[in-house]
Amino acid sequence: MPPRPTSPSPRLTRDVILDAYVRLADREGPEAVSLRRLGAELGVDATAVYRHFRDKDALLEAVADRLLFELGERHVRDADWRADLRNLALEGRRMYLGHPRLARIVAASPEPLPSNARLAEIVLDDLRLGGIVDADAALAYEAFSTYVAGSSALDADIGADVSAAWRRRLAALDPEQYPNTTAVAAELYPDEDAAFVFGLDLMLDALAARAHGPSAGVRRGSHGT
Amino acid sequence: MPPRPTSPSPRLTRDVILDAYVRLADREGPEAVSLRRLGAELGVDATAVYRHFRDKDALLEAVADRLLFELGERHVRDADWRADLRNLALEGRRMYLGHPRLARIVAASPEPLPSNARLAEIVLDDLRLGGIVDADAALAYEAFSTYVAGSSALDADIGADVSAAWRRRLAALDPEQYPNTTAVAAELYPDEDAAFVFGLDLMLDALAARAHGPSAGVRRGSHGT
DNA sequence: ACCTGAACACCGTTCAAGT
DNA sequence: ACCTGAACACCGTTCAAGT
Repeated sequence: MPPRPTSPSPRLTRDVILDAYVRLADREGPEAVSLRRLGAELGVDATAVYRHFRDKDALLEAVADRLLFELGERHVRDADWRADLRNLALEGRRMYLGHPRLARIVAASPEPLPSNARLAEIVLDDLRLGGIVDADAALAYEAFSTYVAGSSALDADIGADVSAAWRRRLAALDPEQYPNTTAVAAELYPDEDAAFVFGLDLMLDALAARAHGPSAGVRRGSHGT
Repeated sequence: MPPRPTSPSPRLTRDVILDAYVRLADREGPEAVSLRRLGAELGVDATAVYRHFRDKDALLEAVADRLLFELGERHVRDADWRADLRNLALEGRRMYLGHPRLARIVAASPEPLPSNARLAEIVLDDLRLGGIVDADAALAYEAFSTYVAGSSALDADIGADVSAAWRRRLAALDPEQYPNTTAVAAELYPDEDAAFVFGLDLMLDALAARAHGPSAGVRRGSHGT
């Protein structure tokens, strides 16, 4: 008489639910996941999820925390602080392009998600390695993470063909009324990621310049042990 | 016998619908607007709106176009290209903080909204005044507008008290595991707009530096008539 | 020509009932 | 202790019917 039957079907569990969520979002798109479809994917009633998560936001927070955790695990630190931040931003962007709804969830979560704190630690380490003073490092971290999440979440909703349509439309404007737009139109929206990387590099350039910047006492060397 | 009765009640019209949308969003929050509530606000059946807009996205595009138009009307150009871009960004942020859903709509619209093109013209004019070469101006415009819209839309969902909660939580982390986060925590999330402005100034700093930058032929003076 | 209202196919969530 | 299933209060949208 074994105290528990070998394994009474997979048994619903937080991790099983998160697996199903990510699988469903990857397969049918992030907009397609509802609690009813999630239940169907799990072979379970839609409301069974409420036995494991308070509500849908709590579920999405757990999904976000898992994906941010995996992002941190995947990431390999680079000795160069700039390269490290750049890589991290691109990895974060890839995540948010696939799961744009999570940008809101991460930002609006009542408390910082545990894996988000780990990533903050890496970003702040890089910034301080770069010689950014603490008050600036805090602001730079916020600007950096909101740029990655916000712009990637927006870019995720852009259909593949609309960039070309926008470029065509802007090029066709009246050159009298829109001299700059028509002049530059050919260069607009060349590819999804180029503008993101351009903006990212602007931020990193300015941070590097500010590191040994005009104002104040340039704390160099020894930043923690 | 007048050919039309003096005015058969306000008569439903695209502008009347847009007025009601903005009024409702301002009064009860942008999440609260549904077609049913909009119908109630207008004293009309919910589905009457479909006689004037193809679907809800088309309605939201019209709302976004109107708000971007008003933003352009309100804006007074500054001779200093940097100051002009900064003001425009702050005005855009204010708009998106009040209407975060419109960020998606503007970005994902199948064609650029007319008022969005007007703003693009201003931004591109500033960038070229600043001496940014065209290929960079195009990328900078994209990065700039996605930063303003994306980060403001995210910030809009942050409850007033959560910043303090985040700061408290991050300060309370284990200093062994989170040396940088705990060191900087006191400076984090001081106020809603500070980080946005910091990131914005980073971009503008780097653009200014790039204007007469290291690479290539520094086209100076005469940038179009 | 324009608006109504029932209806359809969905949502997230609650709660009594089952086992 | 955990899952079910009916039910509630919503959505956006369609379409025949009204005037």
